[in-house]
Amino acid sequence: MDTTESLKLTNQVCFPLYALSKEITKLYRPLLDTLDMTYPQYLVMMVLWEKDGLTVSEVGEKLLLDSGTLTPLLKRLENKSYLNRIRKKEDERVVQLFLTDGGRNLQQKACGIPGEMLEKITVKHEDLLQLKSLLDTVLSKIQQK
Amino acid sequence: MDTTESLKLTNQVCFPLYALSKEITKLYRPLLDTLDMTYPQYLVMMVLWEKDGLTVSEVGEKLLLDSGTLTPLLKRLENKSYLNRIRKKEDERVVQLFLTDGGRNLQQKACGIPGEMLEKITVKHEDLLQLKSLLDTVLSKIQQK
DNA sequence: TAAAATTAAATTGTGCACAATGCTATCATT
DNA sequence: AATGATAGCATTGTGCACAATTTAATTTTA
Repeated sequence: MDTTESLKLTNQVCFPLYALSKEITKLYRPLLDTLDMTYPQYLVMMVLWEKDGLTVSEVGEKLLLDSGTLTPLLKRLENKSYLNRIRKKEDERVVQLFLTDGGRNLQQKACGIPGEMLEKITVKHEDLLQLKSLLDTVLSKIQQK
Repeated sequence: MDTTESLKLTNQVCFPLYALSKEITKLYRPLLDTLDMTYPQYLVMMVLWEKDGLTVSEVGEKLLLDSGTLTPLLKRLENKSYLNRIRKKEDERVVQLFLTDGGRNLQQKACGIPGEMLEKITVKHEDLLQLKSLLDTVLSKIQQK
């Protein structure tokens, strides 16, 4: 491919990645609106539903987000009374995140969302699995640097 | 998959999509810094390198971005003297985008970027092609709604 | 143990991203 | 030609995303 061709939008791998990521987030929006959450907030809640009491940096490692993004986002989740931010007694630098009852109850309301998303994305299940597999592969390649 | 399982981060297709999109943008950053551009700005320039004189809405259709995003972004590109925003004589509602000489010259400086990105993403070429193909498929499925 | 280095969050500043709204210019209808 | 509808872009407000810096707590080292 010559250099002019290589700069054409249709030849980019990264553009459909960027575009699809945004479009998927838009598909989530109406579903998450009913829970008064954004997609990044939903990701944080998923992490905490799986393991409560994680620290800010532990959540950041899982979601690849730093404190500059997480601190204000977590404060918004705290304002909605979905979680509490509590400094560790043993190490006052560390902030732990604990779900409230409301935050835990939200999991029941959210459990239909993955299924609803699958209905919206009318793509063959095997294609989705393959897509996930490829995304995970590339992501791990990039991470290991 | 039960409903608890379905809410686990590792079972999501959309999370690696979201995460990889961000990580790829981070890989672009040092390359684009040398051209004083962000990734979304680079996308706009790619579109204009391919066809100069497009309108704001035409660029928005190609990149799936609306005027709320594009207007300030285009003003920043104009401030860098990479393009000019000129209202059409025949229809004053329409703003056309014309590359400056500096904006056009940038294409030469940018032509190495796709290759450099491929070096950074050490993934088999066939996997990248398959990834692009799947992303395009899902994107078009979502678009047609 | 005092000083230096490190660590965890928070803060600051810039730039998307997008829903909702506003503002003109143009077009359609009468 | 006046009225209403539509189209194209700009503006406003909220929420990420992240680099760079700051602050405070802890650990390491001299």
